[in-house]
Amino acid sequence: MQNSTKKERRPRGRPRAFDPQQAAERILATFWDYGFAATSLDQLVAATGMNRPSLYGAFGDKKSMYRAALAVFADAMRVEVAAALAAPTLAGALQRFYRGAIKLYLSGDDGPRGCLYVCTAAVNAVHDTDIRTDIAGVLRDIDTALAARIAQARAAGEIGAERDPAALAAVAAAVLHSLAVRARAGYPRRQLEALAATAIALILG
Amino acid sequence: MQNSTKKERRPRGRPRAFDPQQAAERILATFWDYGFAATSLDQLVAATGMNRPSLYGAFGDKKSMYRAALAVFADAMRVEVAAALAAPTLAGALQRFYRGAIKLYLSGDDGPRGCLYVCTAAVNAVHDTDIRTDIAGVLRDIDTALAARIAQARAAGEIGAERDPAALAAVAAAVLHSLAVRARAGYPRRQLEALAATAIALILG
DNA sequence: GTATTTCTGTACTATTACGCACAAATATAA
DNA sequence: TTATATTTGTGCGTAATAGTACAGAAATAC
Repeated sequence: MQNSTKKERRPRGRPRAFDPQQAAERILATFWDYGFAATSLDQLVAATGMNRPSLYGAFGDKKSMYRAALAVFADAMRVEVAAALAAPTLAGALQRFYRGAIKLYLSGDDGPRGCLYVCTAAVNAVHDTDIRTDIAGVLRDIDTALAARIAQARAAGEIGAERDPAALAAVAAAVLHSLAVRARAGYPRRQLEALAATAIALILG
Repeated sequence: MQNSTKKERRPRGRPRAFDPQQAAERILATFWDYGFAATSLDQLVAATGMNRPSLYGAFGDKKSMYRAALAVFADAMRVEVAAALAAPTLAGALQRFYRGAIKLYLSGDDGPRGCLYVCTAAVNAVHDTDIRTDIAGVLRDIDTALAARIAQARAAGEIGAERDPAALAAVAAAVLHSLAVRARAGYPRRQLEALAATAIALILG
């Protein structure tokens, strides 16, 4: 496990002229807007300011670059989701959860981008097993995190003991997926917020 | 308005050697699997059995072919949705609605394909205004159809008078969107059916 | 100071993609 | 039978794309 924060001895050759993490974020931003197939390496070169051999040396081929972008997105999302769901009440947790999602999905210089997984990676899921597995993994993580939070709320008496946390979590995640699609389709923020509010009300019962 | 069922006088030149409707369906099948950018014209040529100039003559450029596929998909979906929602009770209507969707989303020779709009067209929504509008139109149609059916159920006393049909419809559609994404991500049928059942229970209250 | 290692940057190659030109083919109209 | 209109099918042409070769640059190791 390499620790990038700890100061390491410099390796032997010429030092890199780019920050790998920042480069990955630029790559993410480009793929997020255009998707895998419609993003050219020239675009990635322009976005990162790197040259092609450096890109290939750092990330491998185009598909590896895409999966690196998926990983960056997923990591950031997991952190945000965990933070949101840590709110004391289930209502507050879901509010923060959806509020953060809507903010993320509406962001983008060229228009709302939705979710990298739902709105762009899904295209490749039919013929690319790796990416399909990546997507399924993230979806399951969200389902699981929500189910755990809802189970916690049920134990705390916030919702009825007869409610099924996993089932409610699937609906909560479904609304998240829909927010991603709707944001990218151009739905106004107000309608996204209304959908989130309805979902919260239904889940709380 | 041209009626393709009514027998028309043949036009003047050499007759077409292909059935435009069938060609559009083949094009749809290809785009559905691979998405817009990753589908090449050679693939469309192979899928339709047509040659390139005939394709261009019939449908225009690649983007027009894609939008034709979107239209075919949307028309078929509207018909199915209307039929499903025509069921006498709201519970039965939603059951048929989701059952049909799951069947559609799990279909595909190379694996489950989800929804053409949600899982493939969404990629292009950021930089292509036409496609973004196409998507938004279909999403709104679904929202509207569901809202009308739920309002009808409310008038019939199937759900409480205090429930908001438009809000419930948005959640019902959200679950549809999620079914599309999850199907394409490889979720098993049983989990899709469970999600649908949970959604129906929540909507009926 | 010299050798070694790694990255940079230019240029290139081989492939693929979209869209179209052009002539042959097949129908109707006169 | 001749003229006209439309489609078919082969084959291009230009452009873009993914990935790499190679020489020069910049660091450490000895």
